[in-house]
Amino acid sequence: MDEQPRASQTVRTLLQLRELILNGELSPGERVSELGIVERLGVSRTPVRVALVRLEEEGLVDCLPTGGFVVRAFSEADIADAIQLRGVLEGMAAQRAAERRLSRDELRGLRDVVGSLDALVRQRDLTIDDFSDYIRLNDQFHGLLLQLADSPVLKRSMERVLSLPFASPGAFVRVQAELPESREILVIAQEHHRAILDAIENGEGSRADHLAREHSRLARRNLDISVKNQRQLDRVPGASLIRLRSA
Amino acid sequence: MDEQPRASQTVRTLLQLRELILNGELSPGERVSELGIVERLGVSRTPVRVALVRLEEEGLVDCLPTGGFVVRAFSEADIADAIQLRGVLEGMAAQRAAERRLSRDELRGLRDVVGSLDALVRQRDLTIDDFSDYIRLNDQFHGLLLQLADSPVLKRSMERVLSLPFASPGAFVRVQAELPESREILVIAQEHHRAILDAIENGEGSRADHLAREHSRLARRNLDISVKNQRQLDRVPGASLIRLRSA
DNA sequence: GATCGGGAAAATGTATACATTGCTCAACGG
DNA sequence: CCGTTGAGCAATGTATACATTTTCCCGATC
Repeated sequence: MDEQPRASQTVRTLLQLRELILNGELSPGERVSELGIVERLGVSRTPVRVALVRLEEEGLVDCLPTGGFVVRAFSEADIADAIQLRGVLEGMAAQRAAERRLSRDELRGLRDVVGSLDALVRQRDLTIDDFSDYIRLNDQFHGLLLQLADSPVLKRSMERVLSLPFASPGAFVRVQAELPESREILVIAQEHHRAILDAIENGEGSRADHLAREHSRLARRNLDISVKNQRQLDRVPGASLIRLRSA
Repeated sequence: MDEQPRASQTVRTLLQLRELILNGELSPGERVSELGIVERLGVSRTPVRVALVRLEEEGLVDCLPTGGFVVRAFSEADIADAIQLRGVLEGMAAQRAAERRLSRDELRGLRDVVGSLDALVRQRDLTIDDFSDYIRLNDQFHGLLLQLADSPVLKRSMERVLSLPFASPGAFVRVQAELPESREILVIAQEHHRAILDAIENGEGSRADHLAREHSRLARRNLDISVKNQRQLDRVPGASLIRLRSA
């Protein structure tokens, strides 16, 4: 990965530790030993401790009552809830954006992204790169939506939900790419994007809200599909943190 | 305040530092010096540092790019957004509770609280103690609602929003108590509580959602009233963190 | 054989010393 | 007189030593 020699030990430790957890090098339920991390990352206990506190607030590790931390495990229900919650928050963002009666100028960014997505989805055969582009543009769409809501409080809350990697808008796109009906799902998702933009342009707050919520149900559907196939589930970011009942 | 000699230094420091900020002994925009806190609380820098990191995640202090922390200030818009966000999250909780088709048994707690609130609101003249009881029962109602939603992810998200003290359900009740129409507002709020319970009992998810959102608008209305009167605003918990444009 | 207890090892909680960075203020030069 | 620069200082970032707690293992006992 890209080194950040300028960054402080604390920041580097946080990033590296987060990656260790997300890449599954630390298993769910496993105690995260401070000394162990110290040896692995070559920093002192102090930055490790700060990073662990931050990761606990993020929800990636849990605080043991006796002291210390363990890597958190997430059930299918947890992921479904996180996706639903993201949908609700994006609904609030879309509704606020719609009710602010934004000017053409303010909406240009969102229109451009929707336009780019249109061009992408219109293609017949989609390559792996196309899906990467889709994920990037999709993330941009959701980011712009949040920005247009103009609410730091909402932004902060959303950022916390998205710190669970499988709750992010693009989390299940790579799974979806493997499905025979993958292009159809993209067409539907893009129709949602267009409709949300239309609702915002016309000041239709409630419609924007409901569309954003419905949009998140696509991710939920992809989750349901993934659960039936471990290989697909492994394509999801942070897959190692997922613990299914059956497993 | 109540001492907790059993708790660790870290926990005590977190609680005490949070109180210092909420009571206004540290002003918004003021830099929180580690050494200063060390002297004030008589602990070493380590627990202070951990407490500051946690308070930063809570949103009560901001991280300076250059290092260190400052007490955060909240605008009227921030508070309004936090109240709206709470309404949206409570809407999701109510909807989930409704769609789970809870048994009579599971709903007993909520019914009891609504019953107690009914008895309280039915009174002619309300004393200060009555308002305290109302706040307690009201908090119970909102807590039970969250519990019935059965979603740890949602619970965590809500807890973070409520860490902004003026976003809590009871934050503006003391303000409202001073208004001539205070009892009428209580009657309306209680009608909301009854209706939310009814919607949950009947599995009407969308109705429960909309009612919970509408319910939070009462807090928003009380905020608008408070903003016009500094003395009333001072009754709100964490009042010292509020910075109005005019001031 | 299982359970309880004790003790050693290892982990975290806490304090503090050291390093480094950013800030203040004064003095100098333009 | 103002701007700039440098040194000193104060604050945070980092490392580590010490204290306390927890855990785990082993042996003794029932």
